[in-house]
Amino acid sequence: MEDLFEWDINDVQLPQVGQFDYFRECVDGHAKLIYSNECEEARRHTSGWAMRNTNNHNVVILKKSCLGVLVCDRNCTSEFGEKVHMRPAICDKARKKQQGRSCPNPFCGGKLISMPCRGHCGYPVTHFWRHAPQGIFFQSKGVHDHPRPEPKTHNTELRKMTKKTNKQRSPVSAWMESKAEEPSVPRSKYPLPSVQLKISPHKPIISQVRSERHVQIAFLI
DNA sequence: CGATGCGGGTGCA
DNA sequence: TGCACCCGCATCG
Repeated sequence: MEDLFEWDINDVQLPQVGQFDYFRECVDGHAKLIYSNECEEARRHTSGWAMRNTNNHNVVILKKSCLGVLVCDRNCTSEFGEKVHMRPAICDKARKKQQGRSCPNPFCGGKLISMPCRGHCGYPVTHFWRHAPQGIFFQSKGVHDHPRPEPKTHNTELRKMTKKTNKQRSPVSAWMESKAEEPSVPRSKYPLPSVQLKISPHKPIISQVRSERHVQIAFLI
């Protein structure tokens, strides 16, 4: 881990680095990291948070801001003890369509609402990426004040994951592993009315659920 | 369709 | 000037 905080993403000259950071998908808080130019995740500006490109009129520095997370307006809890924390679509149009849709938990009946990120002085947390000959410089500003969205589970990502580590591995096991890396979400911070769901684990719930994640749960059952 | 990047343009401090 | 953000365009999977 580089502790060279003597640089800022806006500096004219960036430092030479002896050692690169391991890629961190879910950076939170004020951080500065330097990745290798070979790091694919860094090249793609991957993030566990839903970050959208924002125009900072700067060709050199790519800036992104956090879109928050989609939660259930009834703050329901699945039988797995999980709160809804869906990943907002990056595309504006798609994101607007997501809001107001029904909660992915069967029998909940709630609606998805957006919990915006206000972690940086009341504004969304921002990420900055800058590609230099020395490496890929990353800087984040702010502390997310909302749960982390669920990881990207869409086909391309899953395919990537399954291909990368284990050709034999199924999408379901890939999902389980990605799930294992997911830290618990602070729940007490969001005092919304609680709704307990009663779901029968032995019922064929595939047809009852919407999100891909829960479809995968259904497969597990 | 949606993820990502780019960049023109606006409003505000 | 810096920052947040809206909008359309283009590329790619």
